[in-house]
Amino acid sequence: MSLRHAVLGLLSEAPASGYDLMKLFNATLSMVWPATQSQVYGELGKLTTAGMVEVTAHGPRGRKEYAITDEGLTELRHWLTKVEPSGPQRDDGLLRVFFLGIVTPLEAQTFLLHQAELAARTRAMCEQVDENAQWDDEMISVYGRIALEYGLRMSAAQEEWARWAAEQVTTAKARRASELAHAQHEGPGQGHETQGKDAEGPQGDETGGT
Amino acid sequence: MSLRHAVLGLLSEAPASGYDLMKLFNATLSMVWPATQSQVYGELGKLTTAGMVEVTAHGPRGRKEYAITDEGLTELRHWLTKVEPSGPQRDDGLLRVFFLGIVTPLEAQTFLLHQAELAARTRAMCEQVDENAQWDDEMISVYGRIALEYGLRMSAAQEEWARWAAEQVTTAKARRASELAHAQHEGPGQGHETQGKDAEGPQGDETGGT
DNA sequence: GCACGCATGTAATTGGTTACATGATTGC
DNA sequence: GCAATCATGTAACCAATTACATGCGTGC
Repeated sequence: MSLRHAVLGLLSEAPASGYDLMKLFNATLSMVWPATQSQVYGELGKLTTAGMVEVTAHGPRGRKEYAITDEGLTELRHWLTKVEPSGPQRDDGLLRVFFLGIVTPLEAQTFLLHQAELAARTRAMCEQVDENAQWDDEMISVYGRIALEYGLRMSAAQEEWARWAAEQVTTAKARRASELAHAQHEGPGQGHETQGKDAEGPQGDETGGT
Repeated sequence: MSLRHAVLGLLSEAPASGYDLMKLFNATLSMVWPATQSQVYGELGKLTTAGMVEVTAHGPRGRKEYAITDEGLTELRHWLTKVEPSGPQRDDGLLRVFFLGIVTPLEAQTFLLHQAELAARTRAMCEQVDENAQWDDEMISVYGRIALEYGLRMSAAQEEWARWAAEQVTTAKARRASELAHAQHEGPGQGHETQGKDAEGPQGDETGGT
């Protein structure tokens, strides 16, 4: 239930309307906790009912400015210090890695190098934000800087990993090729290997269907 | 829609029942793409309707063994090579970092060091798996090894980051303390600082939009 | 007066979690 | 006979996404 806490967190810095919050989500939290407009408005309603935020001003065009209440601040502090973070899960890039065995080594490599490229781009983006931001001494920016550093380090590690992984595939491919050449001394069959699953033996029949 | 592909991926290695798949999800994909029993059975139904898997055997206790079809394999390959991975998002640990300004520096540090501890535990787990596994030369294990290495590197980087971050808070705290001491020469007002929002003024009300 | 940005909301659908319900087989 | 494990499914709920609907205010 962290959308709630993201909203409370943003409101803890300054009062804002739903519209403002959407801009903040897109500007600062899009990589960490994306949210849609309908979610934000919905959550503001629920938070108001729960007494964790309240409308503090009405502006033009029906604008409602929300501010966090003491109750909301208590809840936010509780979440920050007492509730165990669950950590990231569901990485559909990594999920693909598990199944790369069913495409050709070349395709697998292409995939991994593409992942490296994406990570590099993310890193570049983080670096640019880092340079453009003015990191003053204020406490508020310390944590922004720390969060950015996370992105920086993770994307760097990801890129390195992906390049390393692509190389692993090369060496594995080479090893298999040499084994194949060696096997051909005994029984040279059809020379070229087609694409397809390379892990054949264990499970009997395959793509044949019924 | 990656649950679908996780199921197809597992079935591409060997036919399995829903029950088997659940064990596989818990054993090998729990960190990457967790799934619940109801999800798995539901997805098997949808995949059957879509013609991507089929029931190939009936066992005791109503057991149904599913196998991937050519259509399913095509879909899996397409997803692996043609569909852009979206990468990880929604890290509720990192989300907390953005709002650490509202708790005391000490609490923030405690949080960060705890994160380091969690990452260290994850890394230890990965290392143990690495040792216990027998990494033979087969292609099939190359990708398992690569995925594990990802976990290894990411948790290591995460731990380092968290320790670094905790230190950043120390230095920021020290700087603020010295500034406070300096300020007291001119105007020693209310001496004790309560916990609470320390970032008050800087941004007026408007944070520029896109 | 018209386009653009501000501003709020609802409805429909999908994806995911938790809990419940049921029953067959195996091993002791 | 009893417990553990195998095995399948449904129902209710919550979280998130997409699409739709509406209207005011400002500046040109």
